[in-house]
Amino acid sequence: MGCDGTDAILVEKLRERGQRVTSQRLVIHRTLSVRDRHLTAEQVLVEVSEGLPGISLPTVYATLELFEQLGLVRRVATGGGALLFDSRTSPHAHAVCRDCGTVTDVEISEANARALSHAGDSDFQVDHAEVVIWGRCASCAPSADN
Amino acid sequence: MGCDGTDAILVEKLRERGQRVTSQRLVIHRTLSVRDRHLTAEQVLVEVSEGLPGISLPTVYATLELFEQLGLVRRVATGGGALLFDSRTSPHAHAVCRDCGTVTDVEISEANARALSHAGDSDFQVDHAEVVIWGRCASCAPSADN
DNA sequence: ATGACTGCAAACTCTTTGCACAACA
DNA sequence: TGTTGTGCAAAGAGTTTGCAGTCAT
Repeated sequence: MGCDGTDAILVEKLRERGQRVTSQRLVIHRTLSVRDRHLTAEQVLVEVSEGLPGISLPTVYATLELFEQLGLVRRVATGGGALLFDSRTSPHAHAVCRDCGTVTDVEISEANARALSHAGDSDFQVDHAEVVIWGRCASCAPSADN
Repeated sequence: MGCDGTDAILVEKLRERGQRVTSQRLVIHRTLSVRDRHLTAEQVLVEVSEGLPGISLPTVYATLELFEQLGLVRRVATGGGALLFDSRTSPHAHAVCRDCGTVTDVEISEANARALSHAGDSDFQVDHAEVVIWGRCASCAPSADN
């Protein structure tokens, strides 16, 4: 999880495609790697601004789109406001609380993930299955502990 | 699938909640029922305008939100532009083509649907699991038949 | 040196809100 | 008749685009 190792991955991918290694790209990548979580573009901007003041939102968007093409990040559309950008690319679902809007990672079984990747198998070439679960989180659930 | 039967369901649900039966609500509901498919708010507006000229987009949005609360419609966020409103509420996934953007229904197994409803079972009260599958449709797939 | 990348500003799309009029109950 | 619902217009949120200057290569 050190910056150097993380950087190396990005640098290699950029070199492969003849794209430039900029401080913006490095800092955004480090931020995403350290916080292994889903963030909005605005949240990325705020976090990254600490290490790189003056960075702009369009640059954040452009960089995140680039990272998505490089397979370093996934877009998650919850429909509730802003898109999320998730640096965890291994299979998992996202649980969104209807009340507080909090988004948490949910593990899904290997079998389940595999099944989703083969859904509509014949004529659709599946790339990635995104699962968003709607409901109420522990803090907002009406019954039980609250 | 007749209009009368479809209307009855809506009317009953509205009455239960003391809400009014308006021509806008009836026509939107009929349109959604006949076209058992996912539509954007704009598409709903266009289709509904044929039978009810002068209807406005804010009304379409308000009505679709109401229908979602009544359990007649589901929001589907693909992240690619506009939200989709789906009148099919039984479990199924949506396959989105990265190239042409076409969205098609994908059947998912009973077991799979059940598993998703129990994901993160302990502290999260699951309401509905939404599955969006990204990839390439038959027409846009690079290999094979194209 | 040269071309890609960034920051700024503004445009754009989609969705929601405020308010006056219309219409269901 | 009293609200609720509708239409209009405008605001709001999130994302993208155009362009001039900067910086990696």
